[in-house]
Amino acid sequence: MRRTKLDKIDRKILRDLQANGRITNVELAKNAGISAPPCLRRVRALEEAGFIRGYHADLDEEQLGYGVTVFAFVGLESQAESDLVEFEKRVGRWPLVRECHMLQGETDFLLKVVARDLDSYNRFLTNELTAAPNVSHVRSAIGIRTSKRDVGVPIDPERPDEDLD
Amino acid sequence: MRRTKLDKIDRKILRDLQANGRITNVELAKNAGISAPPCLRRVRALEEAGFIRGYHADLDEEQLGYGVTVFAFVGLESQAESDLVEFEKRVGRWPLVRECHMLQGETDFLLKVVARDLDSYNRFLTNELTAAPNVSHVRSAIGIRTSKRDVGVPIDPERPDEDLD
DNA sequence: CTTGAAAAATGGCCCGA
DNA sequence: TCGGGCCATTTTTCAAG
Repeated sequence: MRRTKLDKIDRKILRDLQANGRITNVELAKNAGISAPPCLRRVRALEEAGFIRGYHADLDEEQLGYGVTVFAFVGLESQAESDLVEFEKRVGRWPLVRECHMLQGETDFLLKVVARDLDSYNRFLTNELTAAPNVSHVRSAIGIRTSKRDVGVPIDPERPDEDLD
Repeated sequence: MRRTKLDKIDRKILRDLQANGRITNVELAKNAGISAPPCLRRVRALEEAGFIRGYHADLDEEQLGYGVTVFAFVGLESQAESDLVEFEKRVGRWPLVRECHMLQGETDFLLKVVARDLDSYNRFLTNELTAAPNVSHVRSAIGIRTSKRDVGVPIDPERPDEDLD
């Protein structure tokens, strides 16, 4: 947990790696204006410090047969912390659920679910999600299309910490 | 756009690249049980065919100063296709909005928004989102914590196309 | 930062089902 | 003919000076 402040070069590195996770270190270094070895050291340090959680190929769900994305809002009967964790553990074992966010307010969780088609989703919904212990109600919002799919956070290497909006 | 069916090796490659976007080609090849050159050819073909959209570093929003994730449900006044596209274009210009999904039903869009803090989000909400043309109403669901953050889709190299759900 | 050795990426070519 | 393996060259990685 090194909380050293990021400088402009670090932010450029992070931005480039976020935009292209397979960029070579030499190209990364060139863009950052330094030579390769110190650039690699910075990347390792950023990984070590937890700024970089990992690297992933971004796959086309549709082409892989997952034509349906559904956002499921789940309310629980009991919101005791142990029950919340219990539910989160169960969610972790469902491959179709890709993300699980706990929310403020009435609905407790937002799940992002992928499925091959609506039938497949409905089977998951009735057999797994609704059937799970402590689940009170589920509202499903079916995704029609996705127009923006940016990963992570906006990074402007030139603007350290102030924010316009 | 060759829609050749993926074989077991292709699925293994996709799974590995999704789990570790910076795996070396030789390691990828070893895992897939083939030698490096044909493995690289397969990767290039998968990229070319659109199965792989890209590669991205997965950054820690919190450590980068974006402590707040909000899901904003946006309803529009007019849902004429040209107005939907208009809104999507506007959304594309807001760096804080990372994802934009069009939904079935009453609320038209789900936006995933990151912000430095709630004040920052509220400024975005009032000055940008609510102020945008054609926006009828916005409901904000504040994220408390994220327990699952898997990327993409589940891939089981052994199981081609049937699905248990 | 620079150097240099080890590893990886990648194009060419041949081979077998 | 379509992939896969082997080989050689180039490029990158990464430890040491």
